[in-house]
Amino acid sequence: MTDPVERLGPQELGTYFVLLEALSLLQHQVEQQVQADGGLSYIQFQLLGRLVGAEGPLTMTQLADGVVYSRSGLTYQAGLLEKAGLITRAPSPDDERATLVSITDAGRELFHRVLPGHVEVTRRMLFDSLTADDLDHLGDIMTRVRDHMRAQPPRSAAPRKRRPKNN
Amino acid sequence: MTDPVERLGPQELGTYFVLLEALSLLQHQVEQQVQADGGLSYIQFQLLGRLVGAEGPLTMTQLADGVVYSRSGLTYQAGLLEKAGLITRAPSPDDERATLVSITDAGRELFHRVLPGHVEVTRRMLFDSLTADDLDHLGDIMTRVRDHMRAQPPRSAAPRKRRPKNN
DNA sequence: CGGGATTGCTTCGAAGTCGAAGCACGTTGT
DNA sequence: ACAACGTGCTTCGACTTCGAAGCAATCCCG
Repeated sequence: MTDPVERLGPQELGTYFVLLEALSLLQHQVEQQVQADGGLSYIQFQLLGRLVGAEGPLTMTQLADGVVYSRSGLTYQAGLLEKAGLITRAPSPDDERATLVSITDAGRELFHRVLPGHVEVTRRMLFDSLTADDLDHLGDIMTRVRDHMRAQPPRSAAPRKRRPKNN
Repeated sequence: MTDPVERLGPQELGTYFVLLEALSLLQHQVEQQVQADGGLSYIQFQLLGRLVGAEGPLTMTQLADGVVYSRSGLTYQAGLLEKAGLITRAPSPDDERATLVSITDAGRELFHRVLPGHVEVTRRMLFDSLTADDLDHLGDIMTRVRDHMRAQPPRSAAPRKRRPKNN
């Protein structure tokens, strides 16, 4: 592809573009599957997965920390999940402000019904074209990238800090 | 208690999750920068970039092919870009159905004003934590993944999906 | 040629998303 | 104890997104 972009970044931009393109395709496929098998958006699936993985109930804030998602959007999605009987919300006994979110049996059941297809799709889409060495390297790379990004303060500093840190 | 997660393999699942998480973070940062520097959504930036890279005008369909995006959404975004004077739309002389989209000088100028910051952000977010070998391997891996996904049968042929609801 | 299927795009309505503002509880300082 | 501020979540309004339906031009095939 003759791209004037190429002048500003050599191999890096190519990698970047193909990375984003691949991600878009993967996300799209995953979204389709999760919707078809469980009537869930991917966000909802992620939220259920997070609750399944957690020991007990989580606050809204803890829930949002795992998914890159706005607070108001989380409220909306939690409302949908609650109405569908997949989670429950109750005020925390320790802190009346906080809302504790718990997964119901139905939610757990649905998650485990959707997961196999999810795994199947990701394997077919992603892992079938990877060798064990690729997988190893990819995991290593992305872990470092993730940590690096998490450490980077955004250009516009955090709109709202969630913990009193030393600053 | 057969755990379907175990069948995929903990390493694969972990890689998958960290991949999605990292790319979510990257996308979020990129979105911020493009918005801050040019008042554009990432979709709009992509569309301009595609038009800049093209030799001449593109049809709406050609434009949509590069970006994973719905047709109606593209119509909407093209409307915004046109109203902002960044592109123009005109019926094709060859095919009266088709709409030819061209980038204006203002659009080209804006794109090139935003691009350096874009490159800078992606470099800082993504490539600073990668070695040359990482970059090489990552590009190779994702190219294969992308091609693999592109080759997969489209979602029109859904083999055996349980229907969540009657539609 | 002519009629139906196909293609390219837009319109429309429902739903999702986000940031800002609002509400309620908690914490701190006096 | 009270006021003032901070924190956790929800509500609100504006905007975006998507699929389905609609419209018009083109293609296909007799």
